[in-house]
Amino acid sequence: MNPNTAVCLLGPTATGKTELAIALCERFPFEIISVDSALVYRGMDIGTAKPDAATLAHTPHRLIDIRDPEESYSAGDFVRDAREAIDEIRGAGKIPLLVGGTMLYFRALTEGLADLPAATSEVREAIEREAEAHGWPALHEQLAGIDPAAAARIAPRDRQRIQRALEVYRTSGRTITALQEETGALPDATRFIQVALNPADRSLLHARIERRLEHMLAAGFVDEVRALMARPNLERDSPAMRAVGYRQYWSHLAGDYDAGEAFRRALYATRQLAKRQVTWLRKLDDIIVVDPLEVAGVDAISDLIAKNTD
RNA sequence: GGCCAGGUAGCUCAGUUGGUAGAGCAGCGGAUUGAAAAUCCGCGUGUCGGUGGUUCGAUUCCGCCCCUGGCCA
Repeated sequence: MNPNTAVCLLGPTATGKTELAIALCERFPFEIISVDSALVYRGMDIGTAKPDAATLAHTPHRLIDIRDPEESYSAGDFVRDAREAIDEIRGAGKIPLLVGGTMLYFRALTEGLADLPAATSEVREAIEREAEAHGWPALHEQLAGIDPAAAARIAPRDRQRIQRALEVYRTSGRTITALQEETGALPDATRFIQVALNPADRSLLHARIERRLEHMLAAGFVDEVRALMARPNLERDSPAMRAVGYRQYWSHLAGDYDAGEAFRRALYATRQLAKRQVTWLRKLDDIIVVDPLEVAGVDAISDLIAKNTD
């Protein structure tokens, strides 16, 4: 296998990526790097379907449990951490197996990120206060005066992107559009073999998602959320608490609605996440698509990987 | 059995002074450059319970029937 190769296993939530990745590690000299914005958090185990401690001890995963839930983690952090992990794995004579469903992280790694300033909580909070006072469309207008190109491609109610564009301008004095054009995006020299687990039948995936949520609840997910709520510096709108399931059960435990409603909302949020992940997959080129709910089988995937890695 | 209230999208409902109907949620499609499990954008998918009548025209008005809930027997 080419030493510059890295194999990627991508796909929507609840398709069995982790299980398959672990099986592949038995057949190839792989070491897993998690590509997942929620698995980075310690103490968020059940609701993220994180592999258990015994599994992690037997088959190590990079980039799991590397942050406390009070902290934030970003695509930029991921690119830096993943590149470092890739180097280390290669240094040990192994091949990186990138596994996950956070497609922005994956794209940032393979296509590069522009050299933009990182977020700062002070600037974000200042923008947040302005939005509360005047509304996001007003800030969108403000952005139009600073960076018309960015305003044109960002919707007037897309608070996250309006905030980011303004934040980049306020912290660097340059517009996000100019910085993105200027720095371009340097692709990684790695040759990525991409395998997508994408079920042809969405309703089967929905059934799996529901079953998995039931199992999470039986495994004590509500207690896990309760424990997170008890952490003094963790809040309902902390980045980690935006994760699917955590957000809905936090609201339930805070008294917003009953357990049945929390279950339904968590279910809907997970399905919607899976749909967005599929949307990313559909536009990736050079990707081997496998239906994990039909053929799959470790043998079939192994053959595919062997065939494509020379 | 009688009276009352309902029966409209997958769900919860609005509405049509008679011209075949629209919201929220769900679902589906798309966007995606340091919070991405985030944040947005777009799309209505329907024997308007059934049947007969009145009418140029009925989901709407009238009769009968069916179903659901409540009250009275």
